[in-house]
Order: sequence, then C-alpha cells, then structure tokens
Amino acid sequence: MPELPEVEVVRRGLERWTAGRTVAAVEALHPRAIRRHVAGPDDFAARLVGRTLGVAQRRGKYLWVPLGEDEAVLGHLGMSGQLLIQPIGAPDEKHLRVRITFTDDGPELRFVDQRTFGGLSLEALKDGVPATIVHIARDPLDPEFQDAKFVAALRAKNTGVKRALLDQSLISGVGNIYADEALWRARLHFDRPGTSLTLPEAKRLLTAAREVMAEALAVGGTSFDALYVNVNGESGYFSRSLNAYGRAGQPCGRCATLITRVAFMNRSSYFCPRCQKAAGQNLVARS
DNA sequence: AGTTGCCCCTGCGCGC
DNA sequence: TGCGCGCAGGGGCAAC
Repeated sequence: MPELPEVEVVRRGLERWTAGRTVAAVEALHPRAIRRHVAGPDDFAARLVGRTLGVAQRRGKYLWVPLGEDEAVLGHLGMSGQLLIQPIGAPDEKHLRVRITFTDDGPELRFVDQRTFGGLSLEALKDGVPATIVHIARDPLDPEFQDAKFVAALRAKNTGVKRALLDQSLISGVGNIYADEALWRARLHFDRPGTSLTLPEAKRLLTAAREVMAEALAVGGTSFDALYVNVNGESGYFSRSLNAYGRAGQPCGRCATLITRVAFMNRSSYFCPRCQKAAGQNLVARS
C-alpha cells in the first residue's frame, strides 16, 4: 500500500498491535522479500528472535520498528505489500512472505506481497533513521519538513514537476495518485519544468500535496481493492474523493472538461487539459 | 552531476 | 476458452 497516507495507516496499526511485544519466531518464506537484508534470510530471522519491538516510525513510504537504540526492522511495501495482524492459525495468504510470531502467543505479524517489490531488512540506525534510507527526504507531514528549502529545490529542477514530486530524495511520501491529485488542486500541468514554476505556483503545489495526503489519511487512505488495507484488512475511503487519478473520460470537478490520461514514466498521468495547461499555454494565457 | 529509461514481479481485465 | 497485451498506489540503478 504505497503512498504516505496508506503507509501511515499501517504504521499506526503496528504501533497499536506490535509495540512492546517480543519476537518468538520468524519464518522467511520467500527470499526475495528479504533481499535488502544483505546477510540473507536466515540471518534476518536469527537476529530478530528474542528482540522486543519498539514503536513503529515512518519517513515517506518507508517504515521501521526500532529494536533498541541502534537497530531497526525496516520495511517497504512496494506496490503490493501488506503488513497484517492475524490470529494464529488463520489460513496462510497466497502471497505470505514472512511470518513473525510473539512470545505472548497473541496474533502474529505477516508480510504479504503479491509482486515482491517490497521487503523487510534489519538496519543500523543512524541518528534514529535506518542507514540505508538516509537519502530519503522528510515528508510534508513531518514537522521538520522545510518548506522553503523544498520550494527552492523544486524550482531549480529542469525535469517535469511531476517527476520531481515523485523523487523521494526531494520530497517523500508522494506517489502516482497524490502527485496527480496535488497537481490538479494546484492547477499545474504535470510536465511543466520545475524551473518554469513561479514562487506562488511552487508553494501552491506543496500546500496541495500536503493537504491531499492529510485528507486521505483522515479517512484511512485510498483503497481500490483488497490489496490496500490496514493491518486488520480494512479499506480506506479516499478513492471517492479523487478528482483526477483514474478518472479518464470523466468530467473535471471544476470545469467539466473531460479528464485526460497520458502515459508517463511507464505509468499514467491524469489531468484536466483545461485547468492544467502546459507551460507554453500558461505563459500565453498570462501575457 | 543531473536526468532518464529500464527492470524487478504477479495478476487482472480487455480485445481478438 | 484461450492467449497476448497493457496496466497496476514503487524505486534502485545503469546509462546517457
């Protein structure tokens, strides 16, 4: 469950259900799900047993569970990963990759991932953050996110503004859905070069990204299907509030022009061709 | 150095 | 029915 709101929903579930519990056993059922743990799945399992889980943390789309002061279990859900709390004895999911049981004999933690783009690993903490993700920027819901610094960096990018939004070393947590939604709210075309943005436009875009993700989080995130659920298997409700993403051929909520879909970075970009004009058109319109 | 593309996977819905 | 194609909430890394 990819983007910031969905990952934060999972983090909260972990905080509630796993904090303070001690690991009894670890089953790594698919090596690919542990591939980022360089010492291998057996080492991952052996080093986790007997450890007590701390309070789950998150930066962007990464989350981690501290094991004391200087080590943590790092997780990324990729495109299809789930962290589920399941009663012991519940039938295994088809794509169950890792099972973690606890010494209290309570419900177990499962990592389920159809496409295995996600995974778990043990990482050293460096200033409280897993060493392998220090390149990930803070996300816009982080109180220490620096708005002015991001706005300046965005306006220095030659690349298209959507590509910049998806660059997790610039701003983290934004994925394909919320990038399109933020651009729609800010009335900006996804391919406008960062260098073409005025200061107000760049600020507007950051505000839009922050607002749309906060609103999505408030209703449990965006779920189109059972793949995107919280640790208890429940869906969020933000899909009904989407204005651009996935709405090709449907009327724009502002101007009723039909939303357009174009291929972009091996994915899709949805936008209103009237409200979100490309650079040249905007410049002409303003002059 | 910054930017761009390709690829890692599995499953589903579509048109033929 | 079956098969091939395109598409899916991500990101690391090689190649310009």
